[in-house]
Amino acid sequence: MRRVIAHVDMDAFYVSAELERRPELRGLPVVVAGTGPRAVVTTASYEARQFGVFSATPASRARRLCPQAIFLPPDFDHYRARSREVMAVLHDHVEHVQVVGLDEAYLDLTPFERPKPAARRIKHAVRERTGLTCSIGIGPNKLVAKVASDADKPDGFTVLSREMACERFAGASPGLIPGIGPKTVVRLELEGITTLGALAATSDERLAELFGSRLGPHLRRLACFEDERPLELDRRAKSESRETTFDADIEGVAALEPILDRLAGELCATLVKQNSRGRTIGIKVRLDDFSTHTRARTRPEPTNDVDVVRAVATELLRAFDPQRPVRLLGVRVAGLDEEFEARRQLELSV
DNA sequence: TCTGGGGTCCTAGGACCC
DNA sequence: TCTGGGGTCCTAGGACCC
Repeated sequence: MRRVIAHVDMDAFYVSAELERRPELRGLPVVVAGTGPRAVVTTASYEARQFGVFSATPASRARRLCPQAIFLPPDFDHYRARSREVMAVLHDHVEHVQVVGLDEAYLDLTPFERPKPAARRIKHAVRERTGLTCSIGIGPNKLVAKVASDADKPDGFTVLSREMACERFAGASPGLIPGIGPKTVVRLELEGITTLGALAATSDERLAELFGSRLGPHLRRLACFEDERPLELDRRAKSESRETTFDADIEGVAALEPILDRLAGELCATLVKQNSRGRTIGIKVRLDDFSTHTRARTRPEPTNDVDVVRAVATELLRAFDPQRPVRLLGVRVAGLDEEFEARRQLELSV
């Protein structure tokens, strides 16, 4: 089935949402970042990016790189509200929309006789109704659309066929592809594969030896911009978690338990509000050496009872008994969609 | 320069069952 | 005396994404 997919990517979304409330900051380097000593940058304005400040840059480093930048604490309630406005515009124009996070969405433009003008109209409508700009990429699948939307930011509009994408990015690093991360880039480099063109030209047999029978050939297909994934229109969360990184490491289970209680309380309050329950309760512990450890236990029946979640999480923490200072503690409930999935399977079977 | 918070998916190994 | 093969569930770790 020949498809036309668009990827809509809001430009520096959190910063743009802040600038609407603080227009006097337009044109300045603005950084949305947490305030603690271990905070990282959530979003940087394009002015700040010129100083080498990007998402995930430690805030301390960002301050050094760009001391004149305006630092704003994140206000996710505001970003969520603005995101709903943006997504409403998209839904007004297109039947099939896959929302990805607060600032991205895939659109199925296949039904449009003239998809490009339709996408132009959507781009203008987003700006009219929200005051925010986005970049749009159009292609035959999600991968091409996504890479195209990134190719001409901000306020971009890029249309690519699969062949054009292959040609245009043949000399680019494999890390350009979403799904090929830093670890894989290094492993490819060690094999002398430094470009997408080289990856596309590597045999499945060789890649399977290096990366396994599934991931190996998958990497080559990505490099060829082959992607048959459908849009996922009604995704349900499978897990929900709360975690916190301490300003200074904490030692000993006794000092950690009150924090675990608080996290479990916040998590269960959300689950109860959503009326969702899960069977698997887990903890996450990051030590001072940045090693991350998880422990989990699955129960016969799903729960969102704070007493149950607290009790299980505490047991798991006591059993793990970290022997080094702890920098992060988290609680998680998973298997949230099992009841929903079971019902869906049942409906399919009748 | 040390590295957030909230997620998803994959893999590998062990338990257990038929 | 030596040791099947498949399937499912569960745990832990890791890569990756926004």
